Amino acid sequence: SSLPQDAGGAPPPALAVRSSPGSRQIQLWHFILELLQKEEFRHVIAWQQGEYGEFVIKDPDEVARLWGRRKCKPQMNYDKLSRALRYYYNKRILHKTKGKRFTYKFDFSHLLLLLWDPRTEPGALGPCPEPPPQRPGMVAAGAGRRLPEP
DNA sequence: ACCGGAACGT
DNA sequence: ACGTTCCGGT
Repeated sequence: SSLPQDAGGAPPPALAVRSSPGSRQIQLWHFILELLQKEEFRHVIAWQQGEYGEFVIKDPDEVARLWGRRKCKPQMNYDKLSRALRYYYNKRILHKTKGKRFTYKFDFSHLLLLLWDPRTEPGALGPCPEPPPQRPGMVAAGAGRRLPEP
């Protein structure tokens, strides 16, 4: 009962990433997981043993190059890529492992909640999002509803 | 290296 | 919205 090459910080198979769902543009966290899934990029980016969800970018220039190729942004570099990663801090998708160089950690619990929330995946329930029926003189109740923030 | 504001593009 | 580009600060 052994999982052959299951590296330490890897997510459960439930989070196996399908490449670009629908026709929407590739997202960075998605792309990162994509690389992490493949052994061929183990020398570029890999899960960190020990901490669950933690990964280390072994070759920042190469990761940036690959990301730039995917997005057709040849001028991409690690400085810019890392800025995009930093935007994930507020969204609680990622955070930095302080002290450890090029090391970040996924927050899978938040990622799962985000994916579960229908508002995150707009096309998930059908190709045509129904416009809310607007009757004259009728105020749309709960128009400005937000997530119940914890 | 790492951070986060600001302006900008899609 | 989700980055990209640029950059002053730690």
